[in-house]
Amino acid sequence: MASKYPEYKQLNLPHFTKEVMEKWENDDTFKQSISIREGAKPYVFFEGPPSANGLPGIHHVMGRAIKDIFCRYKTLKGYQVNRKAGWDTHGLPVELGVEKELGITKEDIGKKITVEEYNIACRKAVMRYTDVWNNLTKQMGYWVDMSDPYVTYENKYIESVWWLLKQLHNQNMLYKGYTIQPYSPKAGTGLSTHELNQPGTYRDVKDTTIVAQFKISTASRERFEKLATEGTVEPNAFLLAWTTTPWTLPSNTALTVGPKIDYVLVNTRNKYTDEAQTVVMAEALMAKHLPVKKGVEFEVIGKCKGTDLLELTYEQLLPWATPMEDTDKAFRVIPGAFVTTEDGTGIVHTAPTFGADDALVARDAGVPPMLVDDGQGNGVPLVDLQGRFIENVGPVGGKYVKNEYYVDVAAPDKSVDVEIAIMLKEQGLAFNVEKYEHSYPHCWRTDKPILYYPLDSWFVKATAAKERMTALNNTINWKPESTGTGRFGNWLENVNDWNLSRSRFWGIPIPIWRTEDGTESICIGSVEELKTACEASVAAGLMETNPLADFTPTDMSEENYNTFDLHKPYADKIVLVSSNGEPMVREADLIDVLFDSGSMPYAQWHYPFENKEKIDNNEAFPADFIAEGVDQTRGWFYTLHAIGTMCFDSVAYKNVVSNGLVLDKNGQKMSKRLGNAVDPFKTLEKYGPDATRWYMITNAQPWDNLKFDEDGITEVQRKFFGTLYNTYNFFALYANIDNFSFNEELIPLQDRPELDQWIWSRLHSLIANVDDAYAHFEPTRAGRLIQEFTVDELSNWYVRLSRRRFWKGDYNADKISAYQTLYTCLETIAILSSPIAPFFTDKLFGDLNSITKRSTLDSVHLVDFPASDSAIIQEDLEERMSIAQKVSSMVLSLRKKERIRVRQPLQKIMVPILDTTFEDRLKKVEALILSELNVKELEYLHDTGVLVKQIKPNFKALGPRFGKQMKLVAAAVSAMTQEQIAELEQQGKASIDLEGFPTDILLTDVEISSQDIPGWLVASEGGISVALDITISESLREEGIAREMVNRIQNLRKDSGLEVTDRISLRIKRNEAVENAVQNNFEYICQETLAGKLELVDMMENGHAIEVDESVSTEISIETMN
RNA sequence: AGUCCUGUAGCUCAGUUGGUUAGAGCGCUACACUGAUAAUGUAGAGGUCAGCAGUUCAAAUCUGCUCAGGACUACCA
Repeated sequence: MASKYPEYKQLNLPHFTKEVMEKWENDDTFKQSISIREGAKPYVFFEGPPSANGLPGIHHVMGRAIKDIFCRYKTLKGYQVNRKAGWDTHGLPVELGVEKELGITKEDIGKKITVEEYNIACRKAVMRYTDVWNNLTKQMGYWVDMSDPYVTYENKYIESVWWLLKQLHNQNMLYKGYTIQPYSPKAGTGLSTHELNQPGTYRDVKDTTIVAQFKISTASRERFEKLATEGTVEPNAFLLAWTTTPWTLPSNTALTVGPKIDYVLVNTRNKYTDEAQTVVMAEALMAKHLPVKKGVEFEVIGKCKGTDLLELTYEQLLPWATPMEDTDKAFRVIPGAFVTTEDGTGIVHTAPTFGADDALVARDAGVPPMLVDDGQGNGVPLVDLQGRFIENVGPVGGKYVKNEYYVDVAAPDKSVDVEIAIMLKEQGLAFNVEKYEHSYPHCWRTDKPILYYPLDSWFVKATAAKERMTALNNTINWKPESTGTGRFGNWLENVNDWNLSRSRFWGIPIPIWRTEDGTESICIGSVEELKTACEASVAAGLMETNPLADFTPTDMSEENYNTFDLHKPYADKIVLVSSNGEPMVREADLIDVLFDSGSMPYAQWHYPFENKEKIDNNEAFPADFIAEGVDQTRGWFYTLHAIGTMCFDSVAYKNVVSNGLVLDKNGQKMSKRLGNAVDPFKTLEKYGPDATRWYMITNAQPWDNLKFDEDGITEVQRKFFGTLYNTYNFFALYANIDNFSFNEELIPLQDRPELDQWIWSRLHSLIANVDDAYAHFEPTRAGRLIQEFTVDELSNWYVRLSRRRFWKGDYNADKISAYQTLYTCLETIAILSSPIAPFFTDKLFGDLNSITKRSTLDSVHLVDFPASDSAIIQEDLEERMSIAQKVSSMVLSLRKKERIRVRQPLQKIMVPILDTTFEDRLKKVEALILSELNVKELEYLHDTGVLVKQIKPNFKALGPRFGKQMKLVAAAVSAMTQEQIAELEQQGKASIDLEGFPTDILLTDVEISSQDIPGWLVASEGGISVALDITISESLREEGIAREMVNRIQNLRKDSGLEVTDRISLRIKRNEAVENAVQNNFEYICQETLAGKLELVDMMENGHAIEVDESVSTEISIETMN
């Protein structure tokens, strides 16, 4: 006996998954899918490295499904797609995890635990969940090479990163500067955003706030007076600015205004000195500062915009220090977009050394920060790292800026803030002083208020590459486009220099060594270079031994690269020697981990020390495709792009898909805290990866957020996979009976029945559309198209209408055509769907191929993507099948209304024919319609005047022509009589009346459809009408009864457990109602039920009572015949 | 605060270059069908296309504003 297509009792996706997973493992199918394309054009994919110190979530299934889909698709399209896995191993989350685990804080590192021990713990912790991750990768069917991943903490990787940094250094793109960062003077450390976001950091405190008066300088006086159009400026004129941190006033170097904000010049009196003065503030805030209710007297003497105030200069408020550079550019009014009229005066006191915004606007305007010479030529701010004013800053020198910082010594009665307030009041430079409650961040460890303080950092001069980054970005294909042009494009437009420095322990050290005075520095770009530099240092007596003594340059073996460690603390122990013999020590910071991951295109290959050709010859760079969450826009997407642009003058990727978030079914973000996080392993186990992936991909576009609802997976499982599986099972059932194994020649297209030609046509349209969707990175469209085809066209139309062809008759050309057609559809669907649902489709493909051996390859993932043959696509055919579907749907609806079941044959339907094209089309599908509807004949009703027609204006044609008269035209057209419509049809044009003006309209200006056939049961839809003859003659009635009986007999066969092919002997109890029906349809009944013998009997024992309808019932019995 | 995304039926989503009855699936109700049967068909109920204004003969679609949800970035003088 020939082998059979496997048939299944039920659809169990997780079970199939296991089977396929084992097969992949045994055959190493993934490796094959790459090796089979050896020599083919490469398709370059970059894997964004996950951090293995956290557990994967359901959103990782989403992100990785997208990556997997396109890699599999491109493999099917004939490309070789290498996929190297990677791990992101450095960074704050790792360190915080380790700190928590060891029960220590950042301060304890180097004290309670050595840096060395700490880093060993990090190295261990970071790879803790690799097994879990690898398992997820396997369970969800994500194909990526996990055997040789790149790991960012490995020396080779670090060496490549150093090399990249050196390229930037050589281009003068690395510099040391400062940024304003949250800083805790008591802890002596900068605070990360993460630390600032700890609960309890922001607390309400009452601070002394001052609205200070900055006197307009003599030089600007004349210009200022011109703004006072409605009065005279007093001798004392001031700009008002509010501050909650008076201790920063000595560091003021500018005032910032909003260019578009309205300001007023007001004459009033100083509250503390009662002197007459002119002050400037935002008009919107006047009521707040000059409350009329309280009897404050004032007079508005002029109004202006912020732009009018720009470049006015003022006298320094507290002249206790002078900026060491560009003094002449200080104490000016500058513009700032961040200025609002919600608080303060609309004029912002700007101290570039103690405010992040301040530093930015000041830099843009060329205003110097208040940095003074420390005696060695270095600029330092007025406040030191302990939070204390340096000496010689007027009366506040040596004092802490906040009383909270005094620990050993008692705090003075008056804080610096209060002292300054009093001083300003006395000098008539305070407009108002009051206590104000606001929320201010505190150090979560020391409980003391934090300072915003300028801290040294290393920067990449990204601003210098702005133009080039933008230009290159314009060549990248973003999905969705808006992320690229909008979010990413705007980010590039406003790009800031990239702060590389991180004051942590576990990461890649900055490879820069400097002399103490900073006059000489060296950036190390390779281990070899470092080794040579160490040798020089040892020779100069600065180090005793060379820590890289065991390293052999040019030896790329793992052993050689394991003879040292580039991390802290080892890197810090290296002291190099400068050109004049001075020691150079390493800059203390580590680099931003985002630089690690942005370096992966090169570092994953240890470029340029190994695999140089991969990058230089564009074999593995730039990527053709990457995908990651939209949250990586300013993360990985940016760092890849920045490094690619700056080091290689190239894009790092050509196509990028940024996917949205996975939310819970209520649209809430998933979190462990809320307990609404979905366990990916449980989901995959319960529903299988195919249904899970299919659901995620087809439910929403990848870039839209996905509301993850398990019911959706159930639906997909039933709807798509259930239908596909049913269709396969149906095929297998009959193909096994007929031993169909695709041995026959493919029946020529034109010899196949209409229905087969139609589904072939649809299939090839599908191939073209799905190919297009995948090619444009739209997996959602691809999946939906496949699903619609499978469910609506293949299953619910093709198979439904073809059922009889499979079970009736001999193994003839018609039957073979049906098998070939259905087989091809199933096989094609398997291939088209395989990128999204890799397991089930492989099973399906394998089951089909196991009998036919049409493909020599034994996995769907190794074959070629089918080609769409435009010769097979017949639009006219698709059009007429659509007519058949419409007619069928209408007639079924009529039957329903009249309560005539489909099994009751009817005599005829009539369809009005409006044009010959329609008639031709209808004729070709007549047989299909009749059999589907169980009707004997179809009459073509040519226009004889009996039809009632409906006319509708064609707005698209008429609109542009008639414009404003459109409404009139529409009304006139709708009002046309049957005679007028007939005239239009015959003459090709007709005249309508437009408020007395006759106007011609053409046939193309309207849509005419028949609506009614008087005296008949009629349905209309989309311009087609159908009339149904519902008279049931005696013979029709008998036939109907016969059909009902066949149905009952079939049920009985099935209930009795008979095989589809078993022949039976059939007996029916005679009675008046069934006698004629059986006699007159004798052959029919025998054929349908495979009855070799049929008797009408008077008496029956053990018969099964059956009811045909309300009035007809009898008994039947069957037994098997041999 | 800025940038970007989203808002269409109870739920999940379609809706081409603006064109006049806004669609599908699920769910619900009713009826039917039955050798694919944990399937299927037909019908019904269900919409202020988030809101307001504008452009236009015509707006779910284009423009502006507002509201709600989300993401990122920056900050809070």
